[in-house]
Amino acid sequence: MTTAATEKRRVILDAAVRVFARQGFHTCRVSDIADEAGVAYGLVYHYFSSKEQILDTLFLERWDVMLAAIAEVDASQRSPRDKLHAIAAFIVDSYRHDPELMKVIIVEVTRAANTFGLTHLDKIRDAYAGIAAIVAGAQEAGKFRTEITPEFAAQAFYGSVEQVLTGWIFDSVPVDDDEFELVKTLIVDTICRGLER
Amino acid sequence: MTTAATEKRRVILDAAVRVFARQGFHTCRVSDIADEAGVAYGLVYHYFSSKEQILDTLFLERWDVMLAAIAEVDASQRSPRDKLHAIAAFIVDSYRHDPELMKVIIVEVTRAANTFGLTHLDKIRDAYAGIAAIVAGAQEAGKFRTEITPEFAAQAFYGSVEQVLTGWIFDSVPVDDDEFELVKTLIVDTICRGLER
Amino acid sequence: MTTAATEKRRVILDAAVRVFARQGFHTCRVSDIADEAGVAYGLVYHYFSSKEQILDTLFLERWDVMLAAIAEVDASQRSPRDKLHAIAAFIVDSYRHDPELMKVIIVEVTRAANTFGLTHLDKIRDAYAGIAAIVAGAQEAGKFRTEITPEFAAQAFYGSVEQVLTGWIFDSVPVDDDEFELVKTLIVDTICRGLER
Amino acid sequence: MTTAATEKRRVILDAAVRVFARQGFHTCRVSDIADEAGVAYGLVYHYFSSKEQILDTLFLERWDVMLAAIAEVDASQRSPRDKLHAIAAFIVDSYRHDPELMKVIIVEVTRAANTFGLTHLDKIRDAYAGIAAIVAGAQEAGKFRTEITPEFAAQAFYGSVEQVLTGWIFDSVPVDDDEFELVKTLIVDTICRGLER
DNA sequence: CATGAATGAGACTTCATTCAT
DNA sequence: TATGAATGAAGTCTCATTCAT
Repeated sequence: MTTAATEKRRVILDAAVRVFARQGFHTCRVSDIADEAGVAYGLVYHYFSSKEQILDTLFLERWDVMLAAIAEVDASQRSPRDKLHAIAAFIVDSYRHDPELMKVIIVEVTRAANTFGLTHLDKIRDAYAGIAAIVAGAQEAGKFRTEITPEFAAQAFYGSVEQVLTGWIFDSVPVDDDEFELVKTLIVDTICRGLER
Repeated sequence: MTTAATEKRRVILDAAVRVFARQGFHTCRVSDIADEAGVAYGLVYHYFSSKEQILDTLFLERWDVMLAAIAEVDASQRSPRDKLHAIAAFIVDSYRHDPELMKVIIVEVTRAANTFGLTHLDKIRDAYAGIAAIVAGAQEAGKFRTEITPEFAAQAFYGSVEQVLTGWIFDSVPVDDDEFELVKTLIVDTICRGLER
Repeated sequence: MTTAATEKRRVILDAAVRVFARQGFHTCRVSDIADEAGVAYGLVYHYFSSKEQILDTLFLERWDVMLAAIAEVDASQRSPRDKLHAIAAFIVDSYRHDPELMKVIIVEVTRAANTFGLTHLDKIRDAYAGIAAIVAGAQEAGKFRTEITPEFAAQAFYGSVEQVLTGWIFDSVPVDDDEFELVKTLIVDTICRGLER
Repeated sequence: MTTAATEKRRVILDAAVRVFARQGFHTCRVSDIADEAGVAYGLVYHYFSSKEQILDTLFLERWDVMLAAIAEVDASQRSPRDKLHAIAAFIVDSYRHDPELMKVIIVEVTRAANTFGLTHLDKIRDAYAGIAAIVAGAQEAGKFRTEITPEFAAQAFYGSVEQVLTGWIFDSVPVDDDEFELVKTLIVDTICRGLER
C-alpha cells in the first residue's frame, strides 16, 4: 500500500464525514461521497466494500481512541471528579476538533441504535462500562453515594454529555474557548454533586 | 367517517409502531406495515399520504400529550424537585405503558435528528423549554443554583432520562414496579442534588 | 389471481422468450424484456424474483411437458423404434411449434450446463433416463443389442437430435412439412439400425 | 519476444482454462484469471486485448489442431469406418488429455452458440464439413446408404460424440483406458451400422 | 514487463406511490 | 373502503478496461 493509495482512502473517508454530516447516512448516495472526494464512483468500492463499511470505519477509528482515553483515565491517579472531568473534556474536545465527525458518530451510530448501533452495541457498552468502573471505584473509596448503581450513574453521565452535544449539533455551538471549558465544568459539577456523598 | 373507518386507521398506526420498532423506519417497507395490519398496502395510502406521515402522526400524537403534561406540571403548585419527578415519571411511565411506541419516538425521531428530527425540532425544543422553565422558576425562588443556565440544566436532565430509556430499549428493562419507581427517584435525586443550592 | 393478472405474467414470459432467443440470456437486460413486453420495468419483478427465475420458469414449463411425453411414450404399447420415433417427433415438433422457445431451452439451459444447466441437471437427466428406459426395455425384449448400455444409447440418441436442432437454430431450418418428417425418420432410422440386433 | 514473455502468456492462458472451466466465462472476472495465474490483472491486458480474446485464443488453438486432424484423416487411405473412428478417437483423447480445456471449448464456445459460438460458427462448420466429406466419400464408394445426406450424418455423428463428452463433464468420466477405448468403438459402431448399407 | 489504482458505464433490484377496478 | 397490479425513478454495487508509475 503506497502512500498515494492510502491518501485516497483517507480522502474518501474525510469526504464521507462531510456528506454524512450534511445529508445523513440514509439520505446520501455513494456517488455523493465520490463527488465530494473528487474521485470516481468505483474507487469508493475499491477501498470499501459498502457504504455501511465506510460508516463502520469512521466510527471505529474514533471510538477506539475514546475507549483508550477512558481506560487511561480510569487507570490514572486522580480523584473521581477529575476522572469524569477528563472524560467529559475528551468528548467535548473531540467535538471541538471535528464537529462533523462527532455529529456522524452520535447521530448515525450511537443514537441510531436500531440500525447501525446494534452492530456496535458492544463497543458502545464498553464506553459505559469504563465510566461505570470509575464510579464504582469512587463508591468503594467512600467518595460517591452507593444508592445509585455505577451502571446507572454512567448512563446518566454519558447521556447528559451526549445530549449537550446533540444540542450543539442542532441548535448552536459555544463560540469561544471559555464557554467550552465552562460546559465541561458544569456537567461534571452537576453530576458529581448528585453522586457525591 | 364511520367507526369502522377510524378503526382501520388505528390498526394501521398500531401496526406501524410494531414494524418501526422491530425493523426501523428506513429498513421497513410500506407493505410490511400493511402486512402487519392485515390490510392491502393501497389502503395505507387511503389514510396517510406517505410512510413518513405515519411516523409524524405517531410522534405528534404522543409528544403533544407530553407537552401538555409538562405544561400542567409547570403550572402546578409543587416544589421544583416534585415537578421534575413528575416529568421523569411521565416519561418512564410512557415507556412502561407502550415501550414499542417510545422506542420509535426516541430512536426514529428524537435521536434521529438528522432525518426526521429536523421536521419536529421545534416541538422537541418545546419540551426542553418546558423543563427549563421549571428550572428557571426554581432559580428565581432561590432553590436552584444559578451557575448553570436553565436551558443547560434541562438538556442534562432530559438527556439522562432518555439515555436510561435507551439503555432499556437495547439492553434490559426493569422487571418490577419497584425498580421503575426507584429509577425515577434516582434520576431526579441525582440531578436535583446537582442543581440545588 | 385474476385473469388480467395472469395474462400480464404470460406476456412477460413470452417477451422473455423472444429477447432471450435474440440476444441471449447474459447479454440482455431486464429492461429489454420489459420493453419487449410493453410493461414497466418493475412489473417484471412483481411477477418474478429475478431474471434467472424467468428462464427457470420457461425451462420448467416446457421440460415438464417433455418429461410427461417421454413417460407416456415409455408406458405405451409400441415397438422400441416407434417409441424413439415418437420422442424424436415430440422434440422436433416442439421446435416447429415454437423455435424461439426451443432455442432458449437448448442454448441457454440444456447446453449451457455450466451456468444454469447445473440448476436443472436432475431434470435434464430425467429425460435421458426416460429414453434409456426405452432402450433397456428393447434390450430385454431381445430387440436391441446389449453391447451398448442404455444410458450410452440415450446420450447418443438425444445428442443427435439436439445437434440437429442446433444446426437449424444457427444454420437453416427445413422449409416444408415433408422435410421435417423425413428428418424424424432419418434420425430414428440411423440410430435404431445402430442399436438393433 | 523472450522466452519469459511467452511463458507468462502461456501461464495466463492455462489459468484461464481452469477458471473458465470452474466458474464459467460469464461468471468469472478477469481478476480471477489473474489471481489464478499469479499475476496482476493489468498484465492480462498486456497479452490480450479483452477477456473474450482469451477465450477466442483457447478455442482457436485447439480447434485448428482438430481441423488439421480431420483433414489428415480424410486424406488418408482408410475405410470410412476407420476414418470416423480416428476422428472420434481424436476428440475423446483430447478430452482425456485436457478435460478442462475441452469443457471450456464445448460449454463456452461450441454449445454456447448464441454468444461466442456465432463468432466461430464458420470454424465450427468446417469440422462438420470435414466429417460430412468422409461420409460423402463413403456414399460415393457405395459403402454408406444414400438416403441420409452427408451433412445430416455429420451432425448426428458429431452430436453423439459431443453429448457423450458433455455427460462426462457433468456426470462421471470413465475411469480406465479400456472404458475410453470401448466408448470410441461403441459410438462409431452404432453410428456406422446406422449409416452403412 | 509488471503493477494495481483509478475510471465510469451499466446491470440488477427495490419500493414508495398511483390508479383502475 | 379496499385491493394489489402497475409504474418508474433511484440506488447500490460490479467489473472490464485504462493508464500512470
